Amino acid sequence: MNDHPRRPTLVDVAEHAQVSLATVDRVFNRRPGVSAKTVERVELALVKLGYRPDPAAVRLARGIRFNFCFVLPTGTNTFMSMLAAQVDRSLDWLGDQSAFGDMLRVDVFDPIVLADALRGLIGRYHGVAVVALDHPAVRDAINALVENGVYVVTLVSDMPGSKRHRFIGIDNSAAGRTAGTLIGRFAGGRKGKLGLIAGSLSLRDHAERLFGFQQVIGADYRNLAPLPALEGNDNAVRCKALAAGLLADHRDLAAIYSIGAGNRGIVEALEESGRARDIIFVAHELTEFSRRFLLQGSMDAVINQDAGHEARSAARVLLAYATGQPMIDDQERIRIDIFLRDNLP
Amino acid sequence: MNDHPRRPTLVDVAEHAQVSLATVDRVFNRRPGVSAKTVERVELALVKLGYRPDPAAVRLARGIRFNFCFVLPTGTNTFMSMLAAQVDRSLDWLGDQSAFGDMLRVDVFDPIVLADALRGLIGRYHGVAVVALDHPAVRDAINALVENGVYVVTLVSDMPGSKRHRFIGIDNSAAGRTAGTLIGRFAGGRKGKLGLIAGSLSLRDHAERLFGFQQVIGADYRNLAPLPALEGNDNAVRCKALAAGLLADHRDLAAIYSIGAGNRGIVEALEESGRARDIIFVAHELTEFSRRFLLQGSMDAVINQDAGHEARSAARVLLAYATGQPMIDDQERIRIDIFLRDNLP
DNA sequence: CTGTTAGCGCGTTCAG
DNA sequence: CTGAACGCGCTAACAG
Repeated sequence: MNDHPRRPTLVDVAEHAQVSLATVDRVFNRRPGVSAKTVERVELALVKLGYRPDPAAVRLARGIRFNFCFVLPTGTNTFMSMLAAQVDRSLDWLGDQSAFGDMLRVDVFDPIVLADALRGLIGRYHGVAVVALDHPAVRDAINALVENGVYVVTLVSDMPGSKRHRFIGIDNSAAGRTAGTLIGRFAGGRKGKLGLIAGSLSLRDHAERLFGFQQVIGADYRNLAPLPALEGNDNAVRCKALAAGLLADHRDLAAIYSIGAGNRGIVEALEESGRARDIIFVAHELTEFSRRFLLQGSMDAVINQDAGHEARSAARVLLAYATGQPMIDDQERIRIDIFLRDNLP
Repeated sequence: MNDHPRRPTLVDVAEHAQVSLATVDRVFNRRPGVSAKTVERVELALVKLGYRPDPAAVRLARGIRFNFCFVLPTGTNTFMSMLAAQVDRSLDWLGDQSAFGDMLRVDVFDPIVLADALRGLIGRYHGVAVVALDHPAVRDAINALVENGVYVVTLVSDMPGSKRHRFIGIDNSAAGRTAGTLIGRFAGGRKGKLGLIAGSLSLRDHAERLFGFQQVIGADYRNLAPLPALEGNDNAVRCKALAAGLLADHRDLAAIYSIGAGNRGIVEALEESGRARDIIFVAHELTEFSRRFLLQGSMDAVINQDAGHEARSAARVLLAYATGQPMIDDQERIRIDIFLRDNLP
């Protein structure tokens, strides 16, 4: 079992280069105070032995603990609850990585409150992951954090134009295009109207999804005519009323695209109309509800972003920034999942 | 930045319980030689302080290095090359986790060679990840590994009925069902024939995909009539000939489902027939080619398993088994991805 | 400019 | 049955 070579340590390199351990450390960590020729000799040994630091030992020796904070909205929609649950799990994963995490839930609909909360984090955390709200005050707060040396990632909802280090979430206009293609293809050339129900069009992600959707329908599916987008405030009751209205007003309704939350209401309206199996229904986010709707056939496809993946990714990325370690970009890319009844996880 | 509580160490617990560090260690690691009352006192302190071991320190102190081996087929199809590349990256990730990995490429089409290669790994590795081939000799070899204390995970292709600890890959019959639903829905009620091109029907995963596909079409899309499945040996040239044959023989061909590899050939045949835009084409695995075909419209959907995810997952799972650490099941579940032109990563 | 040394938190002897 | 002491690979003071 042990015919595999032991990985070289700093001591091995030191011996090989005829210097002390500390000198090798200085060279490897590019610290000053070493003569040019010594540097050269050590670097030679370093590459010759193929030295790579043992991260466990590094963390142990450094002994610093990083503190991170996740800022999520207080809202109670299912997706945000799932995200919060997943963030909780990431938090205690962080606990095992000589790090520490807190979760803060603030009213995201009040930008000033959010901005103040963010500013209050300065000096207390090495990194912050925040579900951003598109508002100048929030952007300024994010920039203030960054300028004070805090690593900031936006989660789920981005804040372009800010100095955030990275966005962890999906491209919402691509998600909207995906919804458009699914509905367009599922319609199979049939003529008809398209009902669009968003949470709020002043939410950047909803607006982007709508944009992508209309782009595809306009370009490739002229047989389908999108109706003006309605706003259901991510509320099931309100969404149900809107959907019922669409169903009553348009005998030729071919599909409904739900851009935000409140899908339970839409399904109720569909079922009550008796047209649930005829009308294509595509929505976002895989929850216990949308899963059931897919299985029972009242929903045709779900476009999803994996909350668990996003939460873990945020934790990994913040830790990587803080420790200066490289990250696996591939692994941190959040995909736009498409779920049908058949490929549910 | 440091108003966060330092996590308790064994020393803290020892002080709290009025015993020595060594005793706490014995209790925590359930080693014998501690009186009942001492055990009790220590355990109380343990939970009271909420002790959790520092994994970095544990690994450092133990100093064991785990050796793992990835066994992949020598074949040169694009997916396996991608997998190999991703395994390479996982290998050097393992290098950072006080572990060590090798990759072995063997001719998977010769079960005896594979079985012998696997047997040769006994005693040399703590864990093995293998792209299995469905054959009794291989099953026996896997069982022999397990019986000799080696952790075994099957990768991409499972070996049910063996003692392997875990399978890392997708449910292929669900993948087949997904293909069926996509084609069924994209056809939009149109009548027509379905062309099926597999690599080899004696490959378990291809057979399962076919099964799932036919199940869905038979149940939900009676307007579509599957033709007998053809075998293209994952070879582009042969696949092209088969596809050309299908196109020539069936004016009412509605779709082609490519179960295995060789998609380049199929696209060529489709393009040359001039019917590429009319005929629905669904295939497996996102490669540089299928990506291009999606974008240019000759392919309509790709059903994918993420090779990078699989390679990383195998490494994480083997390490978790070896160290006895818990794994995040959620994270290790390989999804059946659906990619359209619009949601390409 | 370079070397010595004391830990980091834990596992593991080896005495008592 | 229990405790003291050393070492894993590395960082960070502190000497020289």
